[in-house]
Amino acid sequence: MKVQPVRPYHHGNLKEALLAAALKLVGAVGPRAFTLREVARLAGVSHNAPYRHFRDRDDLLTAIAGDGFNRLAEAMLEAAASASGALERMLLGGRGYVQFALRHPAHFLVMFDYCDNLEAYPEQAAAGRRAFQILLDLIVAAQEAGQLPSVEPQAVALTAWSQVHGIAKLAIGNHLPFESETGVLDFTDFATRALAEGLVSLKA
Amino acid sequence: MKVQPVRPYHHGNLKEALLAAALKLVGAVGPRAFTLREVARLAGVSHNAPYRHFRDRDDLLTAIAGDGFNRLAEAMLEAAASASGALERMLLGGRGYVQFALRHPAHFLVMFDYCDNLEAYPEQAAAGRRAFQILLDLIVAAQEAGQLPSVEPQAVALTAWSQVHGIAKLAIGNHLPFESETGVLDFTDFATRALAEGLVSLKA
DNA sequence: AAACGATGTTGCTCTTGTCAACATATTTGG
DNA sequence: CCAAATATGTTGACAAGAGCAACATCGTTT
Repeated sequence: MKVQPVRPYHHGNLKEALLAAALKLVGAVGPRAFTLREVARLAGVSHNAPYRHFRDRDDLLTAIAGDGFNRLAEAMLEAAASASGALERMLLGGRGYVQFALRHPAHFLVMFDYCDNLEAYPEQAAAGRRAFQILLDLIVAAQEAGQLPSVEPQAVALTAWSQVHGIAKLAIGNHLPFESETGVLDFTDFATRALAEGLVSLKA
Repeated sequence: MKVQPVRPYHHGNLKEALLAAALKLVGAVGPRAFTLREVARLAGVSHNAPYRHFRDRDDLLTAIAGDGFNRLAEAMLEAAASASGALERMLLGGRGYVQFALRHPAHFLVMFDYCDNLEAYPEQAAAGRRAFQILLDLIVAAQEAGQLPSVEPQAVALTAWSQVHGIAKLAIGNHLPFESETGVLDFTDFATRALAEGLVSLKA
């Protein structure tokens, strides 16, 4: 009977382990200091093992981005679920967007700033579109409930997205004068409500 | 009489030459591929010459950011100047913000995404605040003209900034479905007008 | 069981950021 | 007006990372 080898030659499911290590690393040191070799170190494998699972550095970063879009979609759905009115649900969806960025800033940076050529990765790009689709659905629901004017939902969604995305980016970059997460989220409520008001007024 | 040395030992005004080369490089290949050594190459000096003028890579990037904030401020002022009404001027200022980002995307990225510790550089941080101040002034003017409600101008300015910043970032990242600069700017008009309407409605 | 492909490893090469030591020009003080 | 101090560039080194190539080991398929 062979004693358990301290470390088997084959890891078993290195890909997932690498992804987990990469998430941890990006969360800890940010996308700037992110290093393929450090990921390998964290996963306890040689510096070249990751290349069997990811073409290159960008490939791994893109995988992180895809994971981030899925989590973002979840966060928005969860946030929206806690309201009853269609308009309130949409506003809370935006709030969830910002909250996700605040709680996973490094992840958010990878998704939008440190991952070129997202279009070249169909699966991850689709994850991004799914997240946007959630916002779009919330808006269409609010329109059907008569709480938002029925102008092109696409334009409305892009406007709302721009608003919360701007808040998220500026907040992460420490450009907003709010100390706490609550401060930023309260501001998000103010901004999104103002925008929603304005969209309603456009109809009139 | 000495023949002109092909290249004098001392460059003359290397600092500005380095900055110009860095701007060109960032504009050409983006902040990702930006390299101190390549900047030195472009300026025709050795790979260590830049260290006499910039402490390190971040120092040079921060200088680019500071330059960018000054140009952004100019662009906003210029854009706003072409309107008469106070509210129109504010809207055009936002339009100028987006237009600047569209025309100098790499610059914009450095300013907001590739330059950590901006607070550690007083001069550049001040340039950033000056650019924000322009927006704030435009808003206060619109408030004094009775075209915007007199709620805290700071909150209004942050809301407007978030809106145009979000549009700029998403547009640069190719996340918006507009082909031309004009398309994005028309959308900017739509979004900022909607937001302004909403802010007016808040008063009522 | 033997061949094969998948998965890891070791060992390179090239590039970059940054430090240290040295060289040259410019300015300044005696 | 010249020597010393200072500013500005240069060469050479080192460590770290990305990615390639050659080799090793494991599981799978004939």
